[in-house]
Amino acid sequence: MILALQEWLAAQVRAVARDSFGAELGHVAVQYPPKIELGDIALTAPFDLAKTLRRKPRDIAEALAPALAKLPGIRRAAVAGGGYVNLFLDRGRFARDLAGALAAKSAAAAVPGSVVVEHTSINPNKAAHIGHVRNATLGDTFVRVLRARGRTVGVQNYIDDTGVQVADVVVGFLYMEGKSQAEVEAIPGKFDYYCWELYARVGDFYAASPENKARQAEVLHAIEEGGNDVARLAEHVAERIVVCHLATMRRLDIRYELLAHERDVLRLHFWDRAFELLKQSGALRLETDGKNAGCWVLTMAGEAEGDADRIDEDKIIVRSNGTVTYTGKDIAYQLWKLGRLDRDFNYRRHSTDDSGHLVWTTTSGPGEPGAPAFGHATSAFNVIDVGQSYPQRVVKAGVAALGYVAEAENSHHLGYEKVVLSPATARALGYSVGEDDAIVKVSGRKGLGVKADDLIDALIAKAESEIELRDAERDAVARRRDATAIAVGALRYFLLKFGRSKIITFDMEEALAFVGETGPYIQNGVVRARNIFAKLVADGQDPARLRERALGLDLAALLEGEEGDEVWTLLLLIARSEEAMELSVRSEEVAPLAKHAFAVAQAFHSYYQKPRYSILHAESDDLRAFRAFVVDTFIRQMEALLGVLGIPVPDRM
RNA sequence: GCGCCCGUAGCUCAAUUGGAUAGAGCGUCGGCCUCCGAAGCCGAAGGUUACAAGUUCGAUUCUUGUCGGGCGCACCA
Repeated sequence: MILALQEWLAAQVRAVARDSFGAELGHVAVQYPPKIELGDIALTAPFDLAKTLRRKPRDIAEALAPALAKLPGIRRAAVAGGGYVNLFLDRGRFARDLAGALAAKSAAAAVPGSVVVEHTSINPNKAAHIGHVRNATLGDTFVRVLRARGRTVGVQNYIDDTGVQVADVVVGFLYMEGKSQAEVEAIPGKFDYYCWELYARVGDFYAASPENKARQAEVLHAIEEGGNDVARLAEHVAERIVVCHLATMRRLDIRYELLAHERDVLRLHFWDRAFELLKQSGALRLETDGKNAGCWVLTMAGEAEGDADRIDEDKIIVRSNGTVTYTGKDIAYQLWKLGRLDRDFNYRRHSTDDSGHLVWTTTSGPGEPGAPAFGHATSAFNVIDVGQSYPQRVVKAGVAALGYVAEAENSHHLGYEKVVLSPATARALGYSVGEDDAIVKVSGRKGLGVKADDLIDALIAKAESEIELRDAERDAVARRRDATAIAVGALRYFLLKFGRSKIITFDMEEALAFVGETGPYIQNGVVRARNIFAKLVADGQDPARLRERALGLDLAALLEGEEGDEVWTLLLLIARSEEAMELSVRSEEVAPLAKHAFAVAQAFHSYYQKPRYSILHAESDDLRAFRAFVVDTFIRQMEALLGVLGIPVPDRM
């Protein structure tokens, strides 16, 4: 509702500027004064007009203010600072509109087209670690925001089941442990943990002799070839690990619509088709001499047009031996995502989780009927670490080179920095750390890192002991359930509060914190707010009637004065949630939304903590109704926000 | 060498994308449980936004340069 208000306001400001000065305004920024006394909404239009009109911003503001003050829903307009026009809103009307919008759970208008988001995409050869969880949490949250803002989104998890990493573990099973497929299948317990340890030892095995190292290429070749025992073992390993990954992510409420397998990209000849297209269009060039002789290369034009002397090196897409690089396969996959490859996968049902959510998988065998339409999206987001920026740029350039300029434009790389370990945490995990090391890099190859399931377990254990401290009577099932919700909230918020370009130094103690700027702090606000309503009901009050009564009150009057100002600050912040989500979509960054949720919780905590604003002990029925209305509004918005952040709300905490 | 990212309070991070007196959390110090739950609240101390120029009404934000740190630039994935 606040976005509609802003849009309307912007149009009014443009009209007033036209009437007063005959000037045309482009974008009209709607901001917020640093202090509530200065006004509710700040306009910077006078500064923009000052440039073209060659007059002082302040004079322009003085001229605009009276006309703006006359607008409906605006109480008055004041000129402040160097030339701001600050508007004071009709608070009662605003509050009523906000409550109406929240009660209606009014969804954002549907945006035409569809979006594919690819995230997680962990090599299926070991357990997921904290870095993978950052990827999945970021991707999943972005998907939730997109959906909240009206996009139709399909989530894909790319399974690189024919790559060297899977091959390495297969080498481990076959040549280090001498296991048959039956023996591998018989391995009990957490298979992803087993492979984690095994994978960490393969490096040493390769280093021991050239013969050992030669096994890697041998196995990789057999896997790519398919239809043999080695490939079947690889298939088993990858599939079983994927099941582990899905289970781990499910704990964090992260789901997928499709598991896209690299094996099927190969078997269904996606690349062959893409190669034809790229050759036809002249996007790829066969080098006849020089260091790249015999290779098909893609010319990477400089970022800026006409920047001829800044042309990057050509990127090899097809090697001189005729095999395609990873980047080439990725171009084919990207073309398919965007509906520009006249090939499709076959699909079959993969599994249904405990919530009833169905995941499909690609297959090169016969497909099952009933699959929804995958791919063919108008835009695609690839959640991949920032180290992959260059290959991602190549993929984009490949799409563009085919003449699909819009599609390339709509290919987004949602890059994020890595997660490293604090020395303390690395030591606690038993790794030797140098005295002057500020950080320790995780390394799947060395088995160095915090496994996702271990971390979640530790968080749940911590939450359980915290619950034990305050609520010893709580039965085991409920305690476990709430501890899990707290753990998930803590972990997701911890990973979301950092901007994408920030390296996260993971420290166990910090991640286990439940106080301060954390998920549990936000959850606590909602739990306690709900508790107030529970007490009201226990007191014989009817929340629905309180709400009814509140809407019949003179809200404008109640939103004045000391308590009124404080409530108003909270309501305005709540209303800005819609704006925060939209900003999150536009900036492709979810951290500000997480911070916003925290800010709302903080404003609420500050308000309801004060005994003089008590609801149960309110001085009058009207005041009780008014305050209940505020709490109700907070709960509704917070439930929506936490839903978008994927943070559950415990019953008690 | 070229490209990208980062540098803001003791520590970890924000800053509405060029706006008003740069804000939070942790930590430190001091208060608040006869008061809807203290996983909370209130207050204090803490800043030359790495440095230097420039652009303009206005710069943490844009430009250039310098310094420091990270990553990328494979016929690996």
